[in-house]
Amino acid sequence: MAKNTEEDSVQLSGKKLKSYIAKIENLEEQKSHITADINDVYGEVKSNGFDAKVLKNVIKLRKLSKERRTEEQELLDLYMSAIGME
Amino acid sequence: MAKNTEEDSVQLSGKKLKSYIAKIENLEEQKSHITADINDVYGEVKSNGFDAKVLKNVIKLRKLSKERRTEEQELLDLYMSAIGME
Amino acid sequence: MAKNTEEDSVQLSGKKLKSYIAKIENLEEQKSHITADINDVYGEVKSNGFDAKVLKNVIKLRKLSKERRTEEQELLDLYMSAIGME
Amino acid sequence: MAKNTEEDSVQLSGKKLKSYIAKIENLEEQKSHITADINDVYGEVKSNGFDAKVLKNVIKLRKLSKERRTEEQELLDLYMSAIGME
DNA sequence: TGCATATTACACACCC
DNA sequence: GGGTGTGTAATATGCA
Repeated sequence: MAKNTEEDSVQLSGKKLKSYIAKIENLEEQKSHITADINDVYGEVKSNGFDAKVLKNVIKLRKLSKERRTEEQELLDLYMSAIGME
Repeated sequence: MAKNTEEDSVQLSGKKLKSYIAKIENLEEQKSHITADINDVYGEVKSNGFDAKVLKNVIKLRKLSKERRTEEQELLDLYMSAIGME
Repeated sequence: MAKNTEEDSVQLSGKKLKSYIAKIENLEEQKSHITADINDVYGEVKSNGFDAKVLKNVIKLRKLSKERRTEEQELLDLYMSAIGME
Repeated sequence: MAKNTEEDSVQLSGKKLKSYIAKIENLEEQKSHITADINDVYGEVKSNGFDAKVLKNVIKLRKLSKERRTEEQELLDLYMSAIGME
């Protein structure tokens, strides 16, 4: 019967969506906790007399360096491939 | 000797900083993984024919509702406390 | 008279805002033209048989290299500063 | 001689590519300057007590209106053309 | 049309 | 507490 099929489909979609929402909200909560943990560490840094802002910049630059290196390698690979040396 | 003391202090600071950097970079890596997981779920959402953008908005609104409810609860607590019913 | 003062103030604000809007819209138009010019060049690149994507990457890499040149120095400075050796 | 022709071709390509790179990098620098100018204006807006975010929205809406009007005009032209009144 | 990227907007945190 | 700057999320654009 068409009606039932349709209802089933709607219910199925609803279940799936609820499942996705649960998954995502769970992951986002974990993410929030980690963010809080990071802030805790920075708090510790400060209370031990270090400059948290400077440390933040150090970490940022280290990250940039890592990313740059990866990116440059990828770009190089791309060139090689582009000129037929893959 | 002042020189040694100073050097020791610098070395100690260096060790502590390295430890902080390691902790924070570790946490940030975990955070990145979770972000990637969230994106994976949204990818799954899309490939199952749902509109990821809409779902994102649903989750955003649910979050706002929760925050709103928390605020209202806090306000209530404040009133309770103000009239000596805490 | 208070009324006049208020009206003058509103009018003045209106004039200023219109002036800001004109400035910004003018600048954004210039920006759009430049973006279009860039796209034109890439079009020319393509129609001359070159791979625009690769060229884009070359330019990106050149930019990265420039940015990266100062980066390691900054990182070093930050480390020095972070351990009190600035 | 084939060899020379090939070398000439490579050199020519190199020259062309360098020229493209110079053009594009020049244009992108101009673009950056304009972006900076726009930000400067928004800074001025703020320091004169206006709400930059609101102004940004105003400009966005004006842009949308213009686009909408352009679309309507194009649609009109299309109709005119369709009924032989171009 | 779906994906990758570039730009833009927003929100949070820090400083004054 | 308000303004600024930074980091992240959303959006728009361009390409395969």
